[in-house]
Amino acid sequence: MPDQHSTLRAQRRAETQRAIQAHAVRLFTERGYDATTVTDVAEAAGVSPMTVYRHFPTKEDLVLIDQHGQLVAERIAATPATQSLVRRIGSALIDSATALTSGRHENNLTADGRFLLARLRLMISTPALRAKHLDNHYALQQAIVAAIEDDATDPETTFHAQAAASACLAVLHTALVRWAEDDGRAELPDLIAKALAAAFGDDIVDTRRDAGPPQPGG
Amino acid sequence: MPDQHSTLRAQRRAETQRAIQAHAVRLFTERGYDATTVTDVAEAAGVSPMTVYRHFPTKEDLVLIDQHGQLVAERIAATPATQSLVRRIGSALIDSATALTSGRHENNLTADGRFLLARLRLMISTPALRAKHLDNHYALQQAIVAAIEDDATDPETTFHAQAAASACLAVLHTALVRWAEDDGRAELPDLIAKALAAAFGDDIVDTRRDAGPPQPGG
DNA sequence: ACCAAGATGGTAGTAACTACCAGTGCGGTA
DNA sequence: TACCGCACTGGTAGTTACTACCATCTTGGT
Repeated sequence: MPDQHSTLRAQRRAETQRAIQAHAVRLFTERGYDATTVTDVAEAAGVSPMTVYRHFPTKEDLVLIDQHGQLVAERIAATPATQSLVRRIGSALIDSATALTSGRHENNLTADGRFLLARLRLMISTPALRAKHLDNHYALQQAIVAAIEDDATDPETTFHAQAAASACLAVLHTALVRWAEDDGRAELPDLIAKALAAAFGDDIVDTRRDAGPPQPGG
Repeated sequence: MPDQHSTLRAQRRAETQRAIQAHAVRLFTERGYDATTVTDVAEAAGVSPMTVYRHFPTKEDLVLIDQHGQLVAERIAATPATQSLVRRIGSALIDSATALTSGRHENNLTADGRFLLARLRLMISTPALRAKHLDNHYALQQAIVAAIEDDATDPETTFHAQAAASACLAVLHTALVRWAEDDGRAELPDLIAKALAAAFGDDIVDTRRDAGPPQPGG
């Protein structure tokens, strides 16, 4: 059990991991992703290349790894099943984005927010990162579908959930790109809501968090 | 101009390219993608590894390269601008799928159809291929947005188009996965239509090709 | 004090990919 | 018909991401 066995070990490990990723994102931003080798990152972080690979299986993971993904799936299961699929998923995405970008003062992002923005810019501009990031969204889609079904596994129902989840996550990606292009000045939840409305219709996104009439996709 | 300069040269080039891809897909299916090296593909096709890289920049392109993508974007511009975005894109996708899978007898796919199915299975099951395939969809999304705008470049309009296009292509991907899981027995256009209906509502897809009332996403 | 286990580092190897240069056959031209 | 340009192909050497396999050291519990 590497989870709880020792706090000191876990702390050290988490710290080196954080340091490696921070140096990696910094170097990738400064010199470019392809122009920076894993050895460069290792030297900057003061560890051996081996250690980098222990913490991050691939070079892409140096940018992509975070914990935000699984939070969304958990949030889905908590939404009322009376609403339509896109409404449930959409509101979960907006809530997650709200939690993620909270704690900002006026136009200034937090340190976490700036780090997220830097990673996002890399993900969008670097083909290899963009591809694997989209694939991560695909994995998240599977988790969302699993969270929705929970028990019943009718193939038709699964297909509906797949379609709704994939569409919602694609819309989320569009909003993330827009947010990054805007240098994080706009409110991410608002962008997601606007993108959802653009794709599914203005009536799909609720400004207040009370259940509205479910329409499509249910 | 390597396009029209010589028919014999172009024919030879196209033939070797086709042969390399055919051997690649066969070997990848038989032995697995990761277990097959580019050198293996080159030997099977009777050419040098260098030639393989000349025709296909990356190993992934051995599976991913085709010409279907750009056809969709062209089809979009031909749709009436009076309809909603998702309806325009959706019908273009369905039409493209119809053209792509036409010419089948009962339950038997054509040779092209079987080849497409084999490639699709690889794209779905192999992480590296899946990632780059999704990134290709992202590139196609940009082309679709460009085809929709055509002249006016209002940022807000672009954002709407991005959201709608990304959602539609994600739904398309879901339908393609389903089609591959079904071994190509189902009708691909029908699956796309069903997936679109699941995501955007039953009223978004027209069974007949006459303009209906535009609702969301316009 | 001692042992189990986790974290780190080193070495060697594979495979994708990239210049750089050389040979060969097709295509138009004198 | 002879000739030159050019596209296509092949070879060599090198870089880099990534993977075993093994040795070392530190940490946590007995």
